[in-house]
Amino acid sequence: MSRTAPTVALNRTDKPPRKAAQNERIYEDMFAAILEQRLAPGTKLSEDTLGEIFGVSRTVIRTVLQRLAHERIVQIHPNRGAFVSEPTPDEAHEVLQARRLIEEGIVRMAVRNQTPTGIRDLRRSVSAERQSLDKGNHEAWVRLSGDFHLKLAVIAGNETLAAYVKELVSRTSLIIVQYQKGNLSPCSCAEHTDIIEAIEGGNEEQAVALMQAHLQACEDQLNLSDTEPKADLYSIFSKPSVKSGEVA
Amino acid sequence: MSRTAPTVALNRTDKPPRKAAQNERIYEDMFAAILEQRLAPGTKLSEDTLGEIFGVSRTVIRTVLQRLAHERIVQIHPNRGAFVSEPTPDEAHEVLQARRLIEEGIVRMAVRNQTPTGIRDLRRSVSAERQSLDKGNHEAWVRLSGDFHLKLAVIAGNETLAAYVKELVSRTSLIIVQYQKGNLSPCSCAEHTDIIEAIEGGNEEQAVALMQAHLQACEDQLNLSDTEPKADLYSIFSKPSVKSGEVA
DNA sequence: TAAAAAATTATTGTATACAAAATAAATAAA
DNA sequence: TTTATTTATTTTGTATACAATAATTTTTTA
Repeated sequence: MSRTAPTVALNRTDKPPRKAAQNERIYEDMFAAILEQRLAPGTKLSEDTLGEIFGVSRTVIRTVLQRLAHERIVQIHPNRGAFVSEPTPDEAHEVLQARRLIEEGIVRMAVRNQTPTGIRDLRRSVSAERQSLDKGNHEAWVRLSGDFHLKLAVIAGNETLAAYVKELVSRTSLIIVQYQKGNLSPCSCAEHTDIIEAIEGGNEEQAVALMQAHLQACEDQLNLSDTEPKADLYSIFSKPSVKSGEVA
Repeated sequence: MSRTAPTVALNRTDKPPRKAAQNERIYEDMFAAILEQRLAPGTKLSEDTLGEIFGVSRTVIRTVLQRLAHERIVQIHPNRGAFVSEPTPDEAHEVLQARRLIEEGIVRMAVRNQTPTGIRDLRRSVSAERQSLDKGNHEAWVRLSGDFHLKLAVIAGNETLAAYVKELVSRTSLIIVQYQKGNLSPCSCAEHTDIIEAIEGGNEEQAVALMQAHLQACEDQLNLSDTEPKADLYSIFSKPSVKSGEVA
């Protein structure tokens, strides 16, 4: 029963909450656990196990898993179970392409829609980002790095697009885990700062160009050419039946 | 029990299916029922009732409703139930704005990615659209009109963006139901045809301009200025407590 | 020993039962 | 008659039980 159990502590608050928004809390916890890489891509997410961990029945776990699946962070294989998504190289390219398109629009809208409060919030986000990088807190950095893009989307003032950006940023985190070349990418704080300044200065075209370059740099840092190491090992030793066809 | 029951026939096929992908079928049926306006915005979607109609338990209905809610076609109010979405004017503007942004990108990608088969498929879609319009089959026309944009997104070759377009097209249908000024909008078949020809001719900028104009025209045909008639009636007669605060 | 088949175990899919919340109805007070 | 309050009913939220499917182990056979 505890074979597929992630040994990581998932639930931050163990106090029995007054019923309401229970699944929301569990969703947040699992979302964070995946994005902060405490749950690696490919990990099986057993309903029973998660139910025990969070002290609820499978019913509510199921709801959360379905939500995460719709956001593409989790992949559900019928009759097989839910797994943390393992994005393919194609998917990775798609996500970054979608981000270049949508975030170009976000930047343009942010230039028109900006407020001093919003800009201050962005700067605070970047400084938190730099701090976590200095401390070597990789997990926090990944999260905060995404926060910048989320905040920008909020400033732009279109909730629908902001929701898409949230999804795409999450998926990007998973992609980076799987495909980043070097150990740690050269800090993108400077790029974020440059974007803020272009926006603040009302220089729309420059802000757009900077964002495009930033996202392109992000994709260029990935190693999307060859397949993942696991399958490689098998093909290297020329074993006939590769068993890792779970998440195609 | 049958008070909130939609009297419309929702299930096309009553034969007991061999278990698999049962919720998928129910999802498709409900999706179509909403988009073809057999289920009007604001309609309560009772779990018990739907369960009886489709011959399944609330469990599977719940799954479907949650999926539709994630796609913003249905709105779930905690402890109150699920309702067909009634998009606000703000939301309507957001959706059309998002479409202008995303479908501009779609058009550009479609120009680069086009194939003769794809173009033929598009033309077939438009001709089906025109036929249903000639026949006065409004429901079919709404659906086919959206199909054009969906097919274009598929040609563009980015599944993530295609999924977003699908969502936005669905929401647009709901918006049109609520806010379209005249009874029937001037046929957009011509505009669709023009877009196809610009794409086929490789004229990217023109194709983009046509798409932008098309979507702007769609928004311009809406009456987003004043609130919906229901609330107006109450305010006209200056009754104090308006009870229609369901879907804010 | 190795491969195939059968039986066992575990896990997901679905239905049902019960608890909590919200709505509707009925009664009481102004 | 209208408004408040209480009671009853309906409906959603959650847990649990059972069925169906997939994974694992054991047994059989070559």
